[in-house]
Amino acid sequence: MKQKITLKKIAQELNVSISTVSKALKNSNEIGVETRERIQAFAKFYNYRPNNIALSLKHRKTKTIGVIIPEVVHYFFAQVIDGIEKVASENGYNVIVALSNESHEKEVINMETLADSLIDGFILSLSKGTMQSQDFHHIDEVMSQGMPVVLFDRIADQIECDKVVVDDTQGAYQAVNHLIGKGRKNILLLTTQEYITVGRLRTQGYIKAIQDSALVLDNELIIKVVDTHNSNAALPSLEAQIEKTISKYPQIDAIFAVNEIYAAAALRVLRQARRQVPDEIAVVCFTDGLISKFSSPTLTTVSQHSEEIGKKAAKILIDRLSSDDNEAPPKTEVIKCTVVERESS
Amino acid sequence: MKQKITLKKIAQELNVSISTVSKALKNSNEIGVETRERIQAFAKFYNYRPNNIALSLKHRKTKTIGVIIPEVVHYFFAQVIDGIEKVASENGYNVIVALSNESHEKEVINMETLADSLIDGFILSLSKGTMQSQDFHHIDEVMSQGMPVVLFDRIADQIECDKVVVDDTQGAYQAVNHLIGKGRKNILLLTTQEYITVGRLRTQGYIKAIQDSALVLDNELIIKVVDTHNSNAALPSLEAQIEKTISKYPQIDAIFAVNEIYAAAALRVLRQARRQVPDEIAVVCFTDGLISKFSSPTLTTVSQHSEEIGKKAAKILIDRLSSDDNEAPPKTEVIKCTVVERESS
DNA sequence: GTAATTTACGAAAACGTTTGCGTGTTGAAA
DNA sequence: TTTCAACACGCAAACGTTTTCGTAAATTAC
Repeated sequence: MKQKITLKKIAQELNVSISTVSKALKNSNEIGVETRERIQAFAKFYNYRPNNIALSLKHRKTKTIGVIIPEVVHYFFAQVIDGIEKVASENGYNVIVALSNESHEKEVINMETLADSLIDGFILSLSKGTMQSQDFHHIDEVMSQGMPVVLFDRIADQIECDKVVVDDTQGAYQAVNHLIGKGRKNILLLTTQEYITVGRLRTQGYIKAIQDSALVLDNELIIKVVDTHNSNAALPSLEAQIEKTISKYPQIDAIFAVNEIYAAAALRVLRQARRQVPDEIAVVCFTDGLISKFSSPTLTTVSQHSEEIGKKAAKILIDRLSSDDNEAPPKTEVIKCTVVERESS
Repeated sequence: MKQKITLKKIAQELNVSISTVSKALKNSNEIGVETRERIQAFAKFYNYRPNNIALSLKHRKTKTIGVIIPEVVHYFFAQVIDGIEKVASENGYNVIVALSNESHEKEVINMETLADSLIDGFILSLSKGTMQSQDFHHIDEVMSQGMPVVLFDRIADQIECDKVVVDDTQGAYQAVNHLIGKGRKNILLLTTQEYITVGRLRTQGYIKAIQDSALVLDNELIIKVVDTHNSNAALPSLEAQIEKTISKYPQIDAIFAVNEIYAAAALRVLRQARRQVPDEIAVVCFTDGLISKFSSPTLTTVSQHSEEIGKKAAKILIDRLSSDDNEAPPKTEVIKCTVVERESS
């Protein structure tokens, strides 16, 4: 097992001092050409690579970004990571990922561990637990230590930091408008409970679109899915609810779901009820993910440009890390959604 | 901005030496009870937390695992990460994720960066680029420096290290057998090019299942999809190929796809051709992901227990990291697949 | 009252770097 | 010959820890 070579070892072998080696490898002309070349050749031969930990300690920065998300097994988050990683690696940063699994406690622990000098800054999306408890101590704590934080998607207004958000309201508005434009008059909304920010905002977009049109808002056409932490368990009950609603209100000619899963559920119910999509009922949903692309019929969706979100977040963080005036006011970047039209509408 | 508190600062404030502080915080009884309590109280008040970088430098280990995968935007890999992260965090390890984007060069660079003392060990799945070039220098390099490596899914026999593999052949065998058991006689195979290990192995399972049965192998019923690095581009051509084949061979009564995407493509073609699934043609595919769960009809799949793979890989790596005899022979763990039966068969 | 032991702490090296400054040697200018 | 730069290199501090060893002072033993 060949041991890692260090400056010290090179120095010993070559009978020079450590600082000479260090300078020689940096091509400092403080060191004579001959010695310089000798050292460089030796280092190259033994494939010397500086120890990052030592460098981090020295420079008080680690060149790595900490990302905390509720879960990776989620197309949206995976795409965001993808975006973050791209920008990060372009700028010589590493990415360390921690998962909160929607738990506030896990989120806090992760932040604390990473904050112990492992990373230079955070990019995170709040867990459901944190959203519910409204407890942001952990975030204030790291920020007060001068560690920059960028929040994306699931954010909180109380936290004063850079943010990258999706314009959920506008996205939903556009989607519903798209349906209205197609002549749909009775649009069923499948949404989440209020405390899920994105669900709430998308609901607002739905409401606004209805109100801005000639249609009237009917609360009976809004289904708020109860959120169990195990999403599989919620599905059958959701399907039953959809089934009940569409048979009770036969005038429904479109469905807008705030996420793909709900839309997929709707699709199943409609297939079983032998209702044609999109002829009888159109379906549109939020999140342009795998399910929408590969379902039959393919789903018209609202794309949030997730990778873009990741890129933006990383860029903002890195900019802040490399700027000296760290007192620049926090900014909020809004990513506009676009409707991706497919077969279901 | 409140600065991070260090041992040195505590020592200065309290007029004791750094070592005294260090020992006091470790509750060493080398330090008098009174001083100890004074120091602990002070540290607690200022929320002292040791600097991980300094600890890493001291102990020559970082308590973090490097994971390099081709892409996160992939249900399988995301689930593996999930598994890795669970086991890692249970054992006090952090996870740092790097993406190769299927490129050999990126994989090499990532390995080199992470190997520069940022991590204690690797878990990785080879990129397509590496599989094609069969160039494993980078892996041998880190292993020769005594850094343990665990390979999963996309592996290479030439590399002597711990491995966690899916029994692709057995999985495919089971899936095809499942179809045969349902009375299907002419099974179309949608697979990849030879150099993709998983595709090759799954093809072998298909062949073996056919041969072990009363059926005869027909090479005309094997479609090897040309792999473009942009999978979207390959789809239309694939669909056209499927369409041609099923109309040329009307006796086809089942399709086995080596991944979900191919199966989804098949489903589309069948819908357009108005062929009933599963009545006329059954469809089964590898990888139990989102698409299969939410397509209509839902797809019967071969589950590879991806999260289990991640957990196993992490466990093996951590075991090796915490054992002193680092010369234990490499072992290969085989995860059996199981068929998840759904509507499509 | 002296010697041995314990108690309670500090000094310093080590992990692997970077970097400002000090210094001995050389060659050239005066 | 003396004086001074320029050159080429080494010393040492610093980043924040842990840990071994040394040592005063206090306590105990005889």
